[in-house]
Amino acid sequence: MPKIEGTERIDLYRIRVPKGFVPGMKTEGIIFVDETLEQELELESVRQVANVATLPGIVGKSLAMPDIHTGYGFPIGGVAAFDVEEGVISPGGVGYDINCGVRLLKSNLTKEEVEPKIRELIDLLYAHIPSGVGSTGKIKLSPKDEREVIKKGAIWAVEQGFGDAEDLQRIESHGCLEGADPDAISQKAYERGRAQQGTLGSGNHFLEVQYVAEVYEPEIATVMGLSKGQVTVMIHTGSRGFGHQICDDYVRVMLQAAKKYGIELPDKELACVPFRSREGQQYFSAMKGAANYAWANRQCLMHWTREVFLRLFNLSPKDLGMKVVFDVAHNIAKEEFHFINGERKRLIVHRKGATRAFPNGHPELPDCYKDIGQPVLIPGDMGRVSFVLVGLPKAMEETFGSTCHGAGRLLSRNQAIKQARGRSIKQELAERGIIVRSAGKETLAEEMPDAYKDVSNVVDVVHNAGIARKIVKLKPMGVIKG
DNA sequence: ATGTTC
Repeated sequence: MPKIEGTERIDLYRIRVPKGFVPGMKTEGIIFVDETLEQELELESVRQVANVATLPGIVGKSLAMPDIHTGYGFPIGGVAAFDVEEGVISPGGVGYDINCGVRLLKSNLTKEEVEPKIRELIDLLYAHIPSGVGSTGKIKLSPKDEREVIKKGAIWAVEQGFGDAEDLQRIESHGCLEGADPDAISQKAYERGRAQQGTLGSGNHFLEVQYVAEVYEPEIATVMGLSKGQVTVMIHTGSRGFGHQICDDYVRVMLQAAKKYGIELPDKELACVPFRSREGQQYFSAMKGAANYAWANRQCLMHWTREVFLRLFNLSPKDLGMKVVFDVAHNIAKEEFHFINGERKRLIVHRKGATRAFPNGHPELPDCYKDIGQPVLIPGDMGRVSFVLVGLPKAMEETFGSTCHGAGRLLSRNQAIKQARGRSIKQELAERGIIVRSAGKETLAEEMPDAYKDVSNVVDVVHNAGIARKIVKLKPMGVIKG
């Protein structure tokens, strides 16, 4: 019996949301879940998968990854591709935190070398990485800087002395989407973004010191510079209030414009316009600006992380060996080519809480990863584990080169706060050997491990379904939260 | 996620 009436199990790792689940579906939905994760499916998120299938110009199926949960209009964990000529673009298909994403750094340090200093390290990182709701940083963008960040992304940060040109090779899209238009962004977004470059933010954003706990594919891990016992740093943040404001602005624009273009919406939160329309192109070029802002943000935070490590461990940059493994976007829409029934088509692929997972040989991969495929970075919750995977050819066939992005929430923020009442999450994590420093009082409760699905189950589904392959498992040692 | 309800 399916958990959600009307869905059908296809095999061990996929269920179908058939046409007719909601009226007007142009294609079926596919959700990647095994029977365990199926028990955690929310009816509302399944309905969202179905709603997306009603939108004009959808190509292939409306997809969702095993970390699916209910989002704004589109489900989080959703992937939907639209024809650039006949299809739409939707801010809800990207999410409020445009280019929320993850960067992984490797180091030459071992777990044993870092352990005695972990408390000091976390304190120093906390002191040097601005975090928390509304946090502002050490960077104040001038009007000229703002436009440069929007146009250049991580390249801007490198030009300012944050990190090296070498870092850019190992960032999705090299940390810069071309075609960002500073004039498509509101004054209000500029105001919110001005002082937030180089800040972590709050919610599920974090900076975590980890070690490689398990290596599944030693040869591939070696290409990424990863081996057992080695210390890594994972940075999870996005475009802060800047991207949030851009999403807000364009949801409003598109609600009006959708009527004008005669688009029927089963849910207002699916507000969208034709990709080729004026409003569609404006949103896309503003979204690129926010994506670039986020890549600059992760570049700045990485630079300060390096500085803290260099000072505390008194090493030269060469000896520390803190290099980018990769940096991925989890919330973004991209123009990409995909083969549909043997025909090469230009599509606008929306990934919302989903990660690009291109296989080996893909032309968009940097030379260093051409042979192994794109590294996929999957953060778990604070108390458990995170994973590095690589994309596989099957992802190109089934999911427009995409996979999951994280553990996926089990409890809403309010439910989590309620369940954490009377407990000390900080203490519970300390007992598991994880040092936490947090800016916000309630953030730890909202983000406690129990609030999330087990990321290991999520990753096993995409691994077993053959769209991405597990390479290493990472365990947290210490974390700073917003 | 978010100047955590313009």
